[in-house]
Amino acid sequence: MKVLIIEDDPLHRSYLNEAIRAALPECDGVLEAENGNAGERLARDLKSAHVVMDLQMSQRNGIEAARTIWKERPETRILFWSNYSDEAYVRGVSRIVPVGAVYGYVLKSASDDRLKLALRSIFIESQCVIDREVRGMQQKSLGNVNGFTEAEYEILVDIALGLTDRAIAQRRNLSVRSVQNRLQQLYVKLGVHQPLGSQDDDGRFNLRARAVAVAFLRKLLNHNALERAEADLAAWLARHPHD
Amino acid sequence: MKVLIIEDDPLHRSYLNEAIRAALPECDGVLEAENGNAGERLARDLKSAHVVMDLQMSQRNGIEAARTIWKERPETRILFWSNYSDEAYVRGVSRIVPVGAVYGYVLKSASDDRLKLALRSIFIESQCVIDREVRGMQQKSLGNVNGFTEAEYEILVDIALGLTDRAIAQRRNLSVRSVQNRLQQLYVKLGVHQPLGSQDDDGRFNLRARAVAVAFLRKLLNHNALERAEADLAAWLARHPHD
DNA sequence: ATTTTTTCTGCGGGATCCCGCAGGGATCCG
DNA sequence: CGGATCCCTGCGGGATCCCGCAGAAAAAAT
Repeated sequence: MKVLIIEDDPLHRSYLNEAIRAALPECDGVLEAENGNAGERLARDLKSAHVVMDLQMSQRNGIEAARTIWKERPETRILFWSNYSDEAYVRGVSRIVPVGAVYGYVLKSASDDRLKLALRSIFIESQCVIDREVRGMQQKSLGNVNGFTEAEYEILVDIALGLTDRAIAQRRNLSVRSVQNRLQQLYVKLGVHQPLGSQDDDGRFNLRARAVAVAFLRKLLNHNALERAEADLAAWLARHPHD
Repeated sequence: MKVLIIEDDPLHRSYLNEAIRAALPECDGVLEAENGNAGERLARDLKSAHVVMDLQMSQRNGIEAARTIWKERPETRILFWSNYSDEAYVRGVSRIVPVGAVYGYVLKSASDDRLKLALRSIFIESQCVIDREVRGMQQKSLGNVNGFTEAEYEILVDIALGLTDRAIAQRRNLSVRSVQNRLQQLYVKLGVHQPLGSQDDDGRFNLRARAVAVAFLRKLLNHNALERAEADLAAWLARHPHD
């Protein structure tokens, strides 16, 4: 059994390496890659079925790497080892995990033991392990108690990218009015109130821009998610030259 | 001589600790704090004049901690040791460094030797050390070759927060039209083109929202900067109930 | 001091956004 | 089948945004 590490921080990389050797004595080889691209390549060449990776790396972020790895070999087991439990990350991961796949998500702030336990659970016992904190996010985002529908999240991303109502309508195959309906739902859920024709309330906020701001502040969005969305958008724009 | 470490990642903390002891044999004590709040308190209690800190910590971010530390004792020497060279961070730091203060900014990706050299330069030789990469950002941001004026950056932050033209005008003591002028400058510099009344060009982008998006993608803004700006905004809103 | 450059300001109009009102279609009950 | 609930859609209007035109004020250059 070989384990592939994909992590750009050398310190964390060597720490992981040690932890893996300690937790998995049956492991007979640990490989390291320092960014998503190299990681994908190694995973492909070596057909490694056990991966531990960081999200947010400079070259190619973890989610994209995981997606291509899983696309090529869905039975690969991946442990995500990340600094943050941003909803954007959690949602990004759970969006790409294949049905029935074994994976894990533990925070870097977790203890030594938790990490090692997770390693054994995933790679030996074939059991998913998701950090308590992360699971909290997951539930909040899937169940919609104070969470967001897929549709709402989608439109949030679209306005964060700077798209027009009309452009969103085209892209999502909706009428302009429907897009606006969804936007209003979003505004309500984000607690962004109307700056309408009245001086009793604020009138200080541009709802659209404000929504994006609070989404960022609440970590519904982050740089990584934006980058992915931007790439998707670019691809879509290429397919749809312009009306 | 005592050195204070403010860093939330235990791995990096202990690495720093070792590096400091190795690089500064004349140092007779290394203290550690795992977030900005604790760091400020320790700095105050111990009157420590030598600090190494991370930016982006969960409890209280590095820039705010540095600001209060420098406010209380401007001669304190601070080495910022950060993962990123985002323009938002660089600008944030250079905005708060007192005149004549000795400080440094090195990336975590730098080599062992570079870190140790920086430690000696700052704490012993009283010489500022800024990583090459970071200095690049600094010049790009201060000199305005493809860089942004203070005014432009300011208005960028304001729209990122979701403020209305009118609100920005009030806050910055300008007419609405002037705000719009600055916005147009900003759009040009960000390479955001007009979706004007024509179908020859895009018409797909809401300039205001798009500007924020590309600012994030280019790391002119980041979560940290937004949080600081939001706090400032809240304070201002409190002072100006509503017209 | 005069010219040049930059920035601020008002006016106006077209495009976009925000959203209440209302009808149509889909699904899920009883 | 009638009713309830949901989402999609068009219409319309007030508010906001984007920006060209152009004069006034301020700053910089000569």
